[in-house]
Amino acid sequence: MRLSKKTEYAFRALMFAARFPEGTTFQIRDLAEKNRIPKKFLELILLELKNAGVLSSRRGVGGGYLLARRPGAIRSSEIVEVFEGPLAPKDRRKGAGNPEKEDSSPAVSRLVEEASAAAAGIFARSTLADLVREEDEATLRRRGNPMYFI
Amino acid sequence: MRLSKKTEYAFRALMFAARFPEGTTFQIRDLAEKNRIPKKFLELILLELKNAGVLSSRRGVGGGYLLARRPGAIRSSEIVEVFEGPLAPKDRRKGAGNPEKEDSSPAVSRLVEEASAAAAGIFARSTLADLVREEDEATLRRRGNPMYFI
DNA sequence: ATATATCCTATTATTCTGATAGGGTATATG
DNA sequence: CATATACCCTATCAGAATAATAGGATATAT
Repeated sequence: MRLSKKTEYAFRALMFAARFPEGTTFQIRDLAEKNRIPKKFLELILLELKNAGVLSSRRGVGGGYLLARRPGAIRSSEIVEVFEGPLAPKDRRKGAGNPEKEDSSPAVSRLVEEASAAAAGIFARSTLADLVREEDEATLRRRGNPMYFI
Repeated sequence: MRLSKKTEYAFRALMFAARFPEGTTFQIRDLAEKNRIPKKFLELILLELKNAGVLSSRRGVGGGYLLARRPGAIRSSEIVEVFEGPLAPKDRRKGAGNPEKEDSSPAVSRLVEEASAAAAGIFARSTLADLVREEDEATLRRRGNPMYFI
């Protein structure tokens, strides 16, 4: 399984956003420079995240982006689905879903849906807060500041 | 999650193959016509499946393809991996795997790997025999010949 | 010898992805 | 109210990946 650049950039952007105090904004330029992401490309991505209800924004001088919700309330599955499309087909009715499924065996379709659902479950159980926490812990460990878990 | 045409065609081809008595061959032309798959494209696919050890072949007059193993011994994961590449990264050592993973957050990489492993597990638990059986049962049910499960 | 059927390499067409371009719109500030 | 700032929006483009086609080479049963 592979994430598109857009999704990768989106995760980095949101983890960046999650490190700002709640309610304060950050600017595209700052994010783009610090993460070596093409600025104009990043604009499209943040706009999509905003339209998806993950980010909010303020325009004009002193404006910028900020998370629309707390990091613990943003599921990784949500982020992936903005750019990769629906992970698991919730609608099983005949005729629902992608229309070109017809020339595929129902058994194979079912198998793919089951695999998709399994992956979707993993993403759905992870939140932006989890990702940030995990990254922080990894950084601490690399600095020779080992953490012990019971 | 989406399978490429090659993988879809491969599944259909192998389910077709599984319906022949063990040891008997089928021809590309027959398979292509009955499943509306471009014949030349199908040749490439069967060749890949042969090189992957899933199919065997006999050349010349009266030749054709046949399964290299019994359908119950061919995992769906194997079929997917021939065309989509490795499903789950088995090697976790530093430097292993795709090299462009560097500009992605370790936490995100780990999450993706976990989701991949979940999907891979589903495919690995399914065999060609399972798919054929499921399709047969579905066909019977559609014919107004309902089957009852305890 | 010949017809059959797989084997192999190259090329083409189409679609998707990643990125760039250029301006439009809202807003804080002096 | 002019201006600088920073998001908003649409279009376009280059390259990669996918889907398919093309043309023969090779092996083999008869």
